[in-house]
Amino acid sequence: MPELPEVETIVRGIEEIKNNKVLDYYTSSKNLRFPTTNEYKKLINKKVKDIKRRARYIIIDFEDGLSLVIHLGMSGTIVLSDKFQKLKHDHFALNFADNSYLIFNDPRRFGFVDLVLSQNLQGHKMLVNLGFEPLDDEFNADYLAQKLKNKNTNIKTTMMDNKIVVGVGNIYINESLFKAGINPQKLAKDLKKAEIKKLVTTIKEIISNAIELGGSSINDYVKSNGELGFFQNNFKVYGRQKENCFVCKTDIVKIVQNGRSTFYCSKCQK
DNA sequence: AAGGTTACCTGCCCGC
DNA sequence: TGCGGGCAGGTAACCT
Repeated sequence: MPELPEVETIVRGIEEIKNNKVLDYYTSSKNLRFPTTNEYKKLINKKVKDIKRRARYIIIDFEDGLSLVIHLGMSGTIVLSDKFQKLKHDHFALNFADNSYLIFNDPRRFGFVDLVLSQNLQGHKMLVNLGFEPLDDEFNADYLAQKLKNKNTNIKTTMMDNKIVVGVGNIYINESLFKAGINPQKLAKDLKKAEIKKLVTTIKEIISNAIELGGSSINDYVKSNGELGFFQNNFKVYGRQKENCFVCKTDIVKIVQNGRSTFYCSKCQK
């Protein structure tokens, strides 16, 4: 899926639905991670009040205290379009008064579109227990050092734990550890304070840079206007197994950690 | 109780 | 050309 930069790009790209009124909705016959329901009819004639992001969740607030919590899973995308063709894997759509469509497409259906009362958002089971946003000041070396202390898991998997910091997925943790010069197999508790500081700084840089470039387009991800992101052109290790490290020419290695692919340079990352 | 594995689902790519 | 296996940007329910 989209990691944080991709979700942020989509949130920025659908800003224009604000103040737009819902005329109708569509759901496909297939369930997402949570079943789709006819509850969405409550959105009809409601205007969009706000669009936000928390971690990888997109939150759209409507009039009368209704909110949609949307997650894109591994393969979800949202596009804004002036036509709705009900393409394969289009599983949810809203039709607005200006005749535009917000379309949620998700081949693997790990995503979801959950209608909730806005007042219940804070207690939403997907939103409680989330760690800090990586770009927020609360995500800093002191905080991370506290979290990593006594952590007996490799640093790569640990940093993908949303209870520690949100939105850092498989692409961006691989890239961040490379830039920080840290071996992904190193145990979290063994990182020195200087390394933790470097890692925090690097994650912020990588995520910020990726947002500026509109995220990474690998297979199905596109921005809400259908354009591609460009951070994939900046990958230093992700997907580059057996290719040369740009820094030292050593072959980039691919291993598997907790079921996810890890890419790193054994010379640059200690 | 922390840490590791599996399941959810479809599509694509690779090797045979 | 067809088929099977493995893999994919995530998350949480399960095991141990």
